[in-house]
Amino acid sequence: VKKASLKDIALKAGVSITLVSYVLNNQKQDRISKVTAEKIRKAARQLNYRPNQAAKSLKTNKTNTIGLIVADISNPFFSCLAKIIEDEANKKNYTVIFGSSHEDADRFAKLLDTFISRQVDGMIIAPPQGSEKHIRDLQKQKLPFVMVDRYFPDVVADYVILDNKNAARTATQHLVDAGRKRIGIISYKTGLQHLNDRTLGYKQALKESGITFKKEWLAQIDIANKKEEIERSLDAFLKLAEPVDALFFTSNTIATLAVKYLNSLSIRVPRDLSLVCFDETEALDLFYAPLTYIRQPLDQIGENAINILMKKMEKPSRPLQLQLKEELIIRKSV
Amino acid sequence: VKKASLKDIALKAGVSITLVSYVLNNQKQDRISKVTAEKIRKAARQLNYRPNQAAKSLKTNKTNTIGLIVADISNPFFSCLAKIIEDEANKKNYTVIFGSSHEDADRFAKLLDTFISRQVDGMIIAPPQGSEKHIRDLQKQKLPFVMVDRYFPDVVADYVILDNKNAARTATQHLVDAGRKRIGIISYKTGLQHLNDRTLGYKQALKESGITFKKEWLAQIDIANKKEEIERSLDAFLKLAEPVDALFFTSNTIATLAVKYLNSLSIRVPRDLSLVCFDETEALDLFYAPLTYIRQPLDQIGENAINILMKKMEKPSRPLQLQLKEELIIRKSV
DNA sequence: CTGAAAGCGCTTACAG
DNA sequence: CTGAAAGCGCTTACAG
Repeated sequence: VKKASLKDIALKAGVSITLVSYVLNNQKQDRISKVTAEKIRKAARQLNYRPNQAAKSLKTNKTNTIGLIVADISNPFFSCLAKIIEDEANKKNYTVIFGSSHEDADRFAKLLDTFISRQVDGMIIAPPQGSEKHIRDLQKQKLPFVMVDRYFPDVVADYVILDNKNAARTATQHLVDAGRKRIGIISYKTGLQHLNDRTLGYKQALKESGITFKKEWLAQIDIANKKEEIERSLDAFLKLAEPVDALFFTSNTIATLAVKYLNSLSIRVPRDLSLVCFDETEALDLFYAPLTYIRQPLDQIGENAINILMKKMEKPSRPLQLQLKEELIIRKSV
Repeated sequence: VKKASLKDIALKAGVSITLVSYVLNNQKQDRISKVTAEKIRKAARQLNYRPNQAAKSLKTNKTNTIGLIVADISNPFFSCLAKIIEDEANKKNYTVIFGSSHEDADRFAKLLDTFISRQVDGMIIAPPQGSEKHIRDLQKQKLPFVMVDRYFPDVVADYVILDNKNAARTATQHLVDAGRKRIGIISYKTGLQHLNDRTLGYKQALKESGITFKKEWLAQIDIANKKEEIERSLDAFLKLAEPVDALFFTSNTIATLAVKYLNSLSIRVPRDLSLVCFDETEALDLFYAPLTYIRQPLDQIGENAINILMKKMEKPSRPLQLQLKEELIIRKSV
């Protein structure tokens, strides 16, 4: 079945295409007779008209589409963010197309290309490690975009992220306040600055509390081999001459794997070991000592990202960089 | 900055637009001279050319886009499905646009309209309760689509779902096999057939085992008020003259809430109560008795949905209806 | 091996 | 209050 076009409606209503376009877009309302307008609307209804967005875009150079690139849509952090972004975008009459980079810079670049071809009006992106170049290319194209969750220290661009350093500092300080003296940290071995900021915040907290950081307290694990490396680091932490008495996990994935292992070792939390982690995860809700964790204000990240993007699409402006505050959710693991 | 068009490339390379189009689309390769082709490719590269998908679509009536409508992208079930669909679609050079219906038929209808306007080539949808009418309208439009997770008994259309009745039967049978005699079930009060099929499967299993179903074993809760109603049903189950000795939860959300409550009542699992639930949830991993559950083959659902859709987009065919088999993951709750 | 031209379905400046 | 016409960036049948 051929879809109805403006022409079909014009023919049926016995008016010009121009008029049909105006009426269906609610333009020039004051100078179109009510009768004609009603006639057009009726014809459109009868023909079950749906505007052809491709034609519209070609003419107006606007698609009312925003592209969203996350690391992995099946990760709750990103799927929750996607939901917020989708809801906000829909309210503003935008549609979202999405893609997962799988933390791979090449796939990321490909997604950027696809989205540009599709003439998205703007993008919200969580760039993977090593994609600075692509971000810079994107800037040259003058296509508005806002980064979320991540940033590159030496790329001046819009972003909305957590103040990761401060969040990690808060988490660590909480362990210090509970009287812990030997605080270990497990984080990823990565070039992503927002993750490394967490280690920096941890070190800062120790320093501020007069605790001398020892390098054997820091485990930087390979993400490709996380389970094994987490277990190995935990073993190492516990076998120290002076074993750690608290641990800070810089991601919920690390926390979940670590807690499972500690559980199997019958380590008592928080008696033997106090724990704090980054990000929520249902996985820890039914653990006997639910983990105290750093909560990221996902809704604020999403809303700010959309709002900044909308403003930039309206009219280019100097980069806005937002670092939001964490919330420490205190439960029973400290 | 104005983006480069075929015309710009043609001008720069000193050839016709026709030739540029052929070369960049790798068409008629045998009758274009290597030299010209290379000249064109070089110009395209220099101008940083990206095809305008809107123009392409307008002309070819194909967008290489598929629409995905789920109930809620932040629900792990759907975000995992979305990931699979996105990956498969990308491989086949399709882009995915998505929307969440929030289980609301009106929002669902609006998303359908948007996607139709955007000329998607096909859709994968998880329709909400009460959307039969919209599905029928969609069929009239001849736009290929495949339903996932849900179906309507009296709508003949393509779908890929779990064989829910059989899955529930398996789950219930497992409890019977463990010697349980009074098996309760908590499910949603809903018009969605795939959920009601789970209750049917439960009843069938009881019947097959010679156990007479009692209506006080069935709790149908209101999704809007689930926490309270789950707790109330559990109280009721336990206060029966002959309390239930096993429970079947027809969703992971129900299971998580129920287990939290049972935990607070110090009910011992599986000693006092054996539990089985539908769908995985990390939330139960660290519970002392991880729940035995029905696993849906998400990857198969996603892959089949895409494959069926691709075939239908190629050429219309009679509806294909796939009911996939569950997997019972046995853990410690029975 | 190459190119001129029509047309996809819209929007909108312009003329009346 | 209404309409004819140009043009957005492509594809492709046709002619040479």
